[in-house]
Amino acid sequence: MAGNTTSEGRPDLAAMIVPLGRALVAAELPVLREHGLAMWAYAVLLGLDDEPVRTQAALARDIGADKTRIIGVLDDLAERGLIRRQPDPADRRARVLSLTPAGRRMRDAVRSAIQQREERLLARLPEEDRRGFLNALQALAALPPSEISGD
Amino acid sequence: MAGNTTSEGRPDLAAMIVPLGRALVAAELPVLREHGLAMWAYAVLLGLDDEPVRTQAALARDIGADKTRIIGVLDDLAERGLIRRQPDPADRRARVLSLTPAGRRMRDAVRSAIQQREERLLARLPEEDRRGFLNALQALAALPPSEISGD
DNA sequence: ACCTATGGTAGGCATCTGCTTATCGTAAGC
DNA sequence: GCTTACGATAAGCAGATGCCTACCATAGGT
Repeated sequence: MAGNTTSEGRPDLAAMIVPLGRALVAAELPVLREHGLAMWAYAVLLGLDDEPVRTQAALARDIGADKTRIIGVLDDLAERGLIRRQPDPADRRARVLSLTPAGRRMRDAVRSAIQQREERLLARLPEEDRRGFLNALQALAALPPSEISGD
Repeated sequence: MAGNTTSEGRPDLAAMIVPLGRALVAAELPVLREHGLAMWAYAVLLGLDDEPVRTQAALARDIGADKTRIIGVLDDLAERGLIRRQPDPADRRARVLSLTPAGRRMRDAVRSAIQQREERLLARLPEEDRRGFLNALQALAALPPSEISGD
């Protein structure tokens, strides 16, 4: 790359990451459809990952969803027996969310199918890059969005 | 029940990358707004990066846009004197696209403002991770989407 | 010359997304 | 007890997006 007047010869992070994300999502969709899950439903299963309890608003915040929009998703998952939504005895406004055993199985099945595909992709990378990539990704993903946007 | 049937204890790539991308885009928006650019307009400026000529359909493919949807964006950019859209003497159907000097300046200004923010983020990473991250990212971003999705 | 493919453009549709408003029951502070 | 805040829910709006159809001018192969 020759004519780069800017600091380094790399494109914007977002310009690389967003299309990558799009492609990864596209790769997941067939897997999700096979299991009859929509993307947001899968995000919910991941968001409830083994952790004991929650409240719907907190779940929504965690997975970056709108609290009014996941209601239908939760309804569907509950109907299908993948999650439990029990009233919280301590706060009768709230519904405690948890995965059922079936939900856990579903999550594991889908996740391992997805990660299997991803491994094929990561296998293209040299060992050190792959390592740094995953480390950095986990570090950045752990940051609250505000730290990334409005530092 | 084995909690993690898969190799490592990492979340899905997409589950980390997509939110990261969202946050990075959110970080870019204020910068873009300051310069009066919409996201797709910026994508076009980046897509024309110094390269001499093109055709609108190819541009659209390159930046992952719909060819019928960038027309308005191109109209706008041309009106503002940021890009040139000349008929190709060799193929009178096509319009050769290029950045004007003003377009180049705009692109550079926005890009450096954006990358400056990104540097602050990358500074949080240990040197080796940062390196591997950027290497891997560039390698993956260079792959055609089909190689990522339907390996 | 003819047929087929491609580039640019317009128009439209179905969907998703972020956001807002309103309602209701309940918690918690005063 | 009253007021304010919060959780769950319903309903809806405005904008963006992917995708499709149609149309015309032109290229390119035969």
